[in-house]
Amino acid sequence: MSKIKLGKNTSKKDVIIKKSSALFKTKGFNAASMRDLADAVGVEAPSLYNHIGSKSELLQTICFKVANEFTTQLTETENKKCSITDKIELIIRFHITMMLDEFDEVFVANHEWKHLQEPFLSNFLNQRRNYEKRLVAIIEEGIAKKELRNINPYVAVLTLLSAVRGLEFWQRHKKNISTKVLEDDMVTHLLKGIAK
Amino acid sequence: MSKIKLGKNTSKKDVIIKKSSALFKTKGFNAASMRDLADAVGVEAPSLYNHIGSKSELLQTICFKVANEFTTQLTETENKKCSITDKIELIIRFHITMMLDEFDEVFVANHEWKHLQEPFLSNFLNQRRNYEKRLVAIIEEGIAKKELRNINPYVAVLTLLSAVRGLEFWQRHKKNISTKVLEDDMVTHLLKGIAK
DNA sequence: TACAAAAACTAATATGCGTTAGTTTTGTTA
DNA sequence: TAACAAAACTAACGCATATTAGTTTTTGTA
Repeated sequence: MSKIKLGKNTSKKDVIIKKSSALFKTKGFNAASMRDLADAVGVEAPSLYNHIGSKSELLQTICFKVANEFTTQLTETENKKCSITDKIELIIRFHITMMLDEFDEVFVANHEWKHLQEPFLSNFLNQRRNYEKRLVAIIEEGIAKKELRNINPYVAVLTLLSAVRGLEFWQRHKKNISTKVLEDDMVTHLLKGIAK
Repeated sequence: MSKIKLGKNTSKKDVIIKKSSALFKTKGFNAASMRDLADAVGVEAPSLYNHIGSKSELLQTICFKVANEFTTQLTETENKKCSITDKIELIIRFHITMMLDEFDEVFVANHEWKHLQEPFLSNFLNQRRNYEKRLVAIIEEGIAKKELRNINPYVAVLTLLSAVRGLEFWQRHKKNISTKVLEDDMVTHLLKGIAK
């Protein structure tokens, strides 16, 4: 039997992963049961195991897919020949795009990673730590080149990452403000502040 | 029997709440079992029910204690006679203090509220929405008085709240940077930006 | 149309959960 | 020291969970 289903190049496994992302986001990994997931997919719970190995495996797939996308983009940005300020803007905008386009998956990676089993848990945390270190290096270069204020680079990275992460609360206001305003205002706030 | 135990004005119920905060933070509400909690307290699981009503009640206690503290402080700040910029700085510093002093409780209120049962869930969300609206009002006043840049006030509130919330990741770097540097640099970043 | 693989189904298992019931121990006070 | 209440204990219940085993249905292909 062909692995291509639904005429859309999406296998049933892909559907299960997508549905589980939404479910893990809404109810949390532990509270979301395989029966919930089966209902969402339109199948009995045991049938899921024809396509996936386990519930844990679903979480692993989601978390590492997201982690890899962020890592890949960071490498690209590091290799660009542009100012540090421009690099930071690129990174902020990429985070915003990811939050808006792959919301469920990013949310799960941000909130449910603690339910990963070893060795995946350690792997994931290492990857994230590494990502932050590379961001700190960029900020440090910006300070050295006098492009940026002389503030603690760890604090700056923390502030930047936390701020874009906060977009998970965005859905509430989605209707009133365009993505462009959101992106531009947040970039302005984080680069230039709010005080005149 | 007296309700005052341990010679420190802390009842056994207080101990249970404190331990459950730490446990809910580390393992998540669902993954933390009453048997885990009993172990932490040094007692068998059913004995907990001599002091508390249910597991849900513990989560309610934690979430609303935190929510009330934030609401109280905001009211105080609103009534202060000072510039909008100063008010925002006060709020940022209060959030930072709460994150550092009552980390477990704030973390649980931020992450595990979704496991509250009705009507507590709706109550909690209303209280949080109200808090955000009042922050938006402060930012709007600052823009009207030309104290602040003309950026979307919702975006500004989102950025501010998310940034301070990100302090939950702070523990990792605690040793290297003092609280004072942390507070000052984050206030600077959020008010004046990082770009020179 | 017949075959074979894929994927659905039903039934069942073992485990862990929050919680209750009933009993015993502990500690305070008259 | 007797009495009483608080708080510990053991045992157990009912329920939900992820997952497996075994079987039947569906589906694509020769």
